[in-house]
Parts: sequence; structure tokens; C-alpha cells
Amino acid sequence: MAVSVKEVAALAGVSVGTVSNVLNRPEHVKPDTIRRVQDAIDELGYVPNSAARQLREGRSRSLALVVLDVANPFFTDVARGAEARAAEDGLTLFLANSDDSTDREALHLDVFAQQRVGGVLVSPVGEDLSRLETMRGHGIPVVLVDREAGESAFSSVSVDDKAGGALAARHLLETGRRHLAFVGGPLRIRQVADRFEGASSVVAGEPDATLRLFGTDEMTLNEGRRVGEALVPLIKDGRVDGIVAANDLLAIGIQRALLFADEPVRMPEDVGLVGYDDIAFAASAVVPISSVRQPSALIGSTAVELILEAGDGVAPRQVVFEPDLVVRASTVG
Amino acid sequence: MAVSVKEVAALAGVSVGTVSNVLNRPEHVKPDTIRRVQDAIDELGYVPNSAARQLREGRSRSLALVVLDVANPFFTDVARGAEARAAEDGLTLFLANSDDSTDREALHLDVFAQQRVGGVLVSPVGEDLSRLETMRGHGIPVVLVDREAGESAFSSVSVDDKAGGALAARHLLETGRRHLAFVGGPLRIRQVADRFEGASSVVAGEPDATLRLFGTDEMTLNEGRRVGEALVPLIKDGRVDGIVAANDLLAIGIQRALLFADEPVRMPEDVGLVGYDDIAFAASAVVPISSVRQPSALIGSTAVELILEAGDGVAPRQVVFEPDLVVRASTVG
DNA sequence: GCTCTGCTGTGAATCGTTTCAAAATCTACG
DNA sequence: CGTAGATTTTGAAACGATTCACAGCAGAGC
Repeated sequence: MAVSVKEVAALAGVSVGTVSNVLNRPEHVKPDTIRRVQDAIDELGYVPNSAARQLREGRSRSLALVVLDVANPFFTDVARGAEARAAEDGLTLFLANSDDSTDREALHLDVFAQQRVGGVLVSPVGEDLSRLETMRGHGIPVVLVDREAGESAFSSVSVDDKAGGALAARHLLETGRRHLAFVGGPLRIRQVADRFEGASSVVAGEPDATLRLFGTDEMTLNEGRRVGEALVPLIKDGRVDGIVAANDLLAIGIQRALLFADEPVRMPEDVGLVGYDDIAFAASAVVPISSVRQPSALIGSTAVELILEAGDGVAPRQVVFEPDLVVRASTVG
Repeated sequence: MAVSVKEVAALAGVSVGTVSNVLNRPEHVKPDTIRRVQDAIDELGYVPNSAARQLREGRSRSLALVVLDVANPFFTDVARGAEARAAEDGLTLFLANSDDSTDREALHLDVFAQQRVGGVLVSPVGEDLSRLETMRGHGIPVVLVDREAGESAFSSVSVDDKAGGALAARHLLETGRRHLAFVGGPLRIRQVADRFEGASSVVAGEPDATLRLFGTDEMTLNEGRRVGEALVPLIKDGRVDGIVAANDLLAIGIQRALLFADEPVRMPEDVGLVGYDDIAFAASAVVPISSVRQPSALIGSTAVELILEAGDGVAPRQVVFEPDLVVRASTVG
């Protein structure tokens, strides 16, 4: 049933070593022999067994990416960038979804450790990186994605979330708003906390400006709608005139709730709305939503770079990208 | 560096066979020995090498899912269902994206064949299934997802796309529309062609009803907007009063173009719009979009079932689900 | 004719796990 | 105390590819 190098070698009338050479170092093999071996491979329908190869080589030709939420277009963009870069070096990228759950994250990391993948890109769920330390201890390079590594000795690729939050808040202030709402959560998600902090610091610098936090349990369309409904009366009262959403899914949900209220809110006249991530749906919303853009594909490809350069004794590197703001109709008339 | 069963066995003072038994058949091992071995494992931080295990077992404990488009929420839902079902049997699911490209599909299938995965779930790009035949020839079970297998000897899980197309068209006709537009493409994508055919057959049964096809190159928000803009004058003229979109991304793009035209189209008064897939964004659109729903998670879990039951000489099974229609404000006042 | 060099090809050792027949140890009972 | 039977444990073989020291060989140079 299973066709191995042995059968191929037998049919081609060469040794197994030669078959392996044809596959991996054809320049050391006479063209005529290559042809014979190729023919045998084709005839038998031989497919190399990567388990065997990997066992011998001690490491697989693949990388793994563990993201917080595959349903979030931001992460699929990151994955796309990473996969493209990995493919350049002939590496496969495995994608896994932790769904913001520590358990699932741990499960996936276990599997990847057992696979002896060549490296792991991960946007960690919590603050506890000890499991990742262990992986590195086992010789598997780790790069944090969308999370600054700080003093821990990991490489990381992130976007300055504080700057992003600040960007959003400043834009609202500069377009005349004074009473901002920040929608997002849970705050244990580092990115959310940072974005909130960035917004806070800008607002704190303006004596007459205020910022109020509206927490959510998830960053989904539905949570956005829920909060949006609660915001309507506040906007009508003038107690809120600008909204910073921690991601675009929330922003879209909020927008829908506002525009669909019994007494609809006008946008951008009554309230300004800024989202985060600049996913495709943000530009396609009824009132296109201004959004803080992150270079998602670049984040992915850079993370793979960092994995590849991580060797013995190479100092970890922290790459931090700056976000920028895409201004659309949800904030300016 | 690498910790193997051998080191664990040495530390625990047992043989390698016993360590393996502790890991795989603890019921055959004395509790006291189990504890000793466990301690050794913990102390050394031993992680089993799955390449070695797989080499020995001849098959890996994982399945693979190759989808047409990871960015489409429908497929991430399918993946979620499949992954959950696989996890019940302790199997890992690898997710790969063919992006509607035959080459990428082939590339992924190659890698999975080399990995000797326990089975492949695939929503095939083209009509040529010969590569999949080969995989099955190598003893890897294959299940087609979202595509009926027809007379080919594969198992498959699909949704009756003709019925879905019919459902959408019938609903528009029953709510008084007479001149329908079908938006989608390219038609070489089987699902699209079937949905169109379903809609056609219903329209053909009504003497005074018409159906016009508006082709697209992709099924994206942007293509939807493009077509939507072209539709505006036709709707104003009364030449189109109902639209069937081949998926929700298109539908959302279309809606945006219609509502945002210089002379906005009213929905559902001037035109009815039905999408396909019932993704979360459809319900959250400005005017919530009626949509043909497919049991996506169920499709995924069923596909895994079929893989698991596929043994030697088990006849392939075709499971076909019926879609249903979720009616929202885009079609009824 | 002989050695040296460079090119091809060989095949045994190796990677880490599981398996399984056989050995060792224990248990119960007459 | 001896032994049949059950329970545990052992250790070598096997999985399929890569590697690498070495062998064979042809042609060059002397």
C-alpha cells in the first residue's frame, strides 16, 4: 500500500540514498539517473512521508499562527501576510483559533509543540507568557503578534495601540466634539486597554473634554448594537457627541443602533464615530466609518521575518508600527 | 536538548515500553509506576514527538479542511462546526485556504498528502476531481463540502443550492415582484450556477416574470457596490424590482450602493433584496437583509462524521441539507 | 602504467515512538 | 509451599526518510 523510497529505489535500480539525493540535492546526481528516478516516482505515485523526514531532521518545515479570533477580518489579513511570506521560504503556515480562550490557546500550543513546528506566531490571550517561555525553552522560536513583548525576551510585532486610541480621540476633539464615549472590552484584553488609555490621555489634556467608558463582554456586532441603543438618549441630551469603538465590528453595530433608533441619530452631525482596524465592512457601512488602520498584512509578514531570523543567540527584536487614521463620513460632513 | 522517552524511562527507572504504556494505555500500568513516570515527564518537560508517533502509526491524528475563502464567514462557521466535531474524537483540524485558485488548492492537498492526514474535507475549486481521486487512491478519505459528489464515488455534504436559489426567487415573486435580477459569479463556481438555475426555474414558471443575470468576477463587497450602482437606473425604471444576490457580501455591497445613490432607492418599497449565507453582517445591515440560510456548523460537523465512518469498503454517502429563508426588512415592509 | 581528482552512487546508522511476544512478578488457592 | 493464572514490565523490531563516510570509476597528468 504505502510506497516508500525503497520501492522507488528498487524500480529505478538505484539505492535509497540516491532517491533521496534526487529529491534534495539533484545537482549531485547525473541527469540520466534523475530521469530514471523521476519516472519511477511517477509510476508508483510516490508521495514523501513528511513525518519520517521531520523525524530525521528534527524540525518541521512549517510555522504556526494562533490568533484571537479568526472571524475578525483583521486577523485573516494578518494570516494572509504571514502565509505569503512563509511561502517564499517554502514553509507552510498552520492557522489556529484561540477564540480568546486560554484553554484553547494552550491546546493549540501543545499540538504545535508536539509537531515540532519551526516557529510559533501568537497573539496571546492573557498576560501569562510562561507557556510560551517553555516553548522557547524547547527551542521553538516564538514571536508575539499584535502585542508588545516588553521586557520579556520575545520578539514581537505590534502596533502602538495607545497611539491609535489617541489618534481616534484627537480626531474627534479636533472636529469639535467634547464628550467622548469609548466602547470596548473586556479590558483584560491588552489591546483594548491600551486603546482606551491612549484616548484617555488625549482627553485629559483638554480641560473641557470628557471621556466615558462603555464596557463590553465581546467585540461583536451584537454587543455594539446593545451599547449603541444605550447611547442614543445620551447623544440626544448632548452628553455624548463622539464615540471611539475598540474595533470595527463594534462600530458597525453601534452605527446600526444609532441610525435605526426610533428617533434616529444623525451622523456625523449629532455624533462622530471612529472604529478600529479598518476592515472592508467599515468602508461599506451606510455612513462609511472613519477607522484607525493597522498594516495587517505587513504585521503578518514581519512576524515571519522575525521567526526566520531568530537563531541561536540572536537578540529579540521589537517591531512597533504606527497606526494611521482613515477619515470617512462618520466624522466629517 | 531533545527529551525523548528514553530519558524519561531512565529517570523513572523503567523501560521505554512502559513510558509508552503510561501515555497510551495507562490501565495496563500499576498506579505507582504511572506516578513515577509522570513525575519524570514533568521534571524533564517531556513533549511527545508527533512525527515519530505518526511514522510508527502510519497516519496522523488530524484532519484537513480546504475552503474556498477563509474571509467568508460562511466558511469560518463550517470550520468551527468541523473543528468541534473533530475535537470530540481527539483530532486536530488543519485549516487551509484555496482562495478559489486551483494551484493553491493543489499545493495544500500535496502538503496534506505528505502529512498523511487522516482525512480531507474540501470544497473543490473546479470540476476536476482527479487529484482527489489520487488522494483516495493513497488511502486518504475525502469528503466534499458544499458540493454534491454526483456519480463520483466521494462522500459529500452539501446544501441544495438550486432549492436555495428557488427559495429566494419565489419569496420575491410572492411578495409581488416581477422583474428579478440575479447577481453573482463567476458562473464556473458551481454553487453560483446552481443558485442561478434554481431562481431561473421558478421565474420560468411564472409567465409574466423575468430574470436577468448580472455577472461578477468575485463575490465581494466591492463587486456588489459596482453592480448596485448599475442597478439603480433599472430600478427607477421599474425594469428591476427584486434582487437575488449569490451571497451576503454581494448583497451588502448592493444595498449600500442603492441606499447611497444620488436618488436613493427605497427598500423594500422600490426593490426587494435577498442575500445568501445569512452571515451576521446581513442581520446588522442598515436595512436588515433577508437571506437564504445554510446550516453551516452542521455542514462542518457532518463532513467530519462522514470522514470518520469512511472505512474500507464503506459506500460513500451524499448528505444534502435543505436551506431555509430568513425573512427580514429588505423584502417585507 | 600509476596516482590523483572529481564526480556519482552506496548503504548502514539514525531520528523517537509504538507494538507485541516473551519474561518477570504477583495473587490466590489447594 | 507450589503453581496456575493474571497482571506488569521488558526490549528489540519496525516505521520511512536523510545523512555521511566511503567505494567505484573515469579522465587528467606525469
